[in-house]
Amino acid sequence: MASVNAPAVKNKRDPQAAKERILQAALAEFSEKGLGGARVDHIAHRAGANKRMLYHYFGNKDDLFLAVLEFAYSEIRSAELELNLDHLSPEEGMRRLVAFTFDYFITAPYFINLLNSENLHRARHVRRSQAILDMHGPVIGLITDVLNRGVADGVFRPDADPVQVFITNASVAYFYFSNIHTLSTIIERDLSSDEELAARRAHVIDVVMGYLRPLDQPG
Amino acid sequence: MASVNAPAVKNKRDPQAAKERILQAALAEFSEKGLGGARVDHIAHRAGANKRMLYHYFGNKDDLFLAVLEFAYSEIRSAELELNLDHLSPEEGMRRLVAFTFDYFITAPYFINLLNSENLHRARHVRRSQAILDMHGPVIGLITDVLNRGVADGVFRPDADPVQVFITNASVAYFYFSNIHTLSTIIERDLSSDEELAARRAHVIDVVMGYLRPLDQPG
DNA sequence: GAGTTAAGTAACTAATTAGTTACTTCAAGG
DNA sequence: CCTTGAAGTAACTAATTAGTTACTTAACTC
Repeated sequence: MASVNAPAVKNKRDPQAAKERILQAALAEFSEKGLGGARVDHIAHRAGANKRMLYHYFGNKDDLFLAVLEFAYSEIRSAELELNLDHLSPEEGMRRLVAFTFDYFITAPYFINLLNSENLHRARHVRRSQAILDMHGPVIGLITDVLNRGVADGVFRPDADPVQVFITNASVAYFYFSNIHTLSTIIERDLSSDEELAARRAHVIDVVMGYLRPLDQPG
Repeated sequence: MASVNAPAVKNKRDPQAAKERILQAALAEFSEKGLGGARVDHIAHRAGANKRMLYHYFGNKDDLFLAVLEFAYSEIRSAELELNLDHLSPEEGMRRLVAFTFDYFITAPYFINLLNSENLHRARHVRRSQAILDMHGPVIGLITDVLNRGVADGVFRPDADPVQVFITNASVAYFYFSNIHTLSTIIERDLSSDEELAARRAHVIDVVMGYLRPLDQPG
């Protein structure tokens, strides 16, 4: 019953799987060490693959980093597409979105360090990726819809710019996680504890919802 | 009239100045390339100094990085001390603080990349620096005072945690600048333009002030 | 102004790095 | 069953790296 397309169980070689292992090993290495600190040899070793294969599948270190970035962006994008805020009230939809963003950085902790590395390099990989450029915008579209509905219902202030709200929504969660080590050290509290995470999660929802309250009405 | 303490004008050697030049060169190099990407030789060259001097004054690359971090933290702290929000209304004080934080990242663009590097390394330098630990907290004290006055005056909501407000205040400005390259690329707008900066500056003030409005009163 | 100490230089080293070369092994189609 | 091309290996290379050594030069003190 071995499938025609799928490799037989006893196949010693599985190029697809090898390529995937290299990508995942690169994701881990790049997010732990940054682009500059990552070592090609370590990636190959973590993948249980020969370094030659890495160059065979991905070209060079920079192209591999770009492949990792494309994977990371596509992951968060497909998660966002599952949100489906249309059938919720504007307020419930916005709460859902803010909570999702916060939770996503816990689900995919590699994401922040990859973006930090990419920004250190002035987005030179993202800029040459049509794939990533093509997957932009769906969240902003999502936010625009929710904001418009909220304004129409009179439950959101009318002067909120969707792009600013998008950036602010990302900010309040992203910074907490990206700077969690220096913040924990300086304020002498372990911000990765369950209690602190829950408190921050509640706070970021309060901030966005508090800001969006209409200017001339009680909240 | 040459001073006893200050070096004579014709002094070929000026150790203080050499040390300072190395520190500033290191600041530039570390913030542009990150800790892993920075090159000791480049730092020495940028400082117009011999590499040996760098090791003589600072020990090694990590100690030099820590010295740069201590300098960066002391700079922002002394700028904060000049804020003097006491004589302002709570609302004006908070606006002033949020605007200051936003502007500071423009004044000291190196600060963000240094912190990102330090967080990539899990705050291992900051953690061993008593100097940095000692300079913590003044901002949080500042925020606590302003919040308390605002709650007493009935112009701020009573449930805002000063530490969360501190983190949120940093977040909304920090993330904008730390991710300015990927954000600009993905949303296809140059976020470093004067207009975008002004728009973001106004927005972050709106967010914090909007959030802080009392729950049961118009804003 | 002699002697001591700190400032400064240049050339070196030992380890590490991204990327390559020359080769072997496997699997599948005719 | 054998040929062909892709998958995979190991050892190499040329460049770069943080840190050191052995030395020279300037400045300050007594």
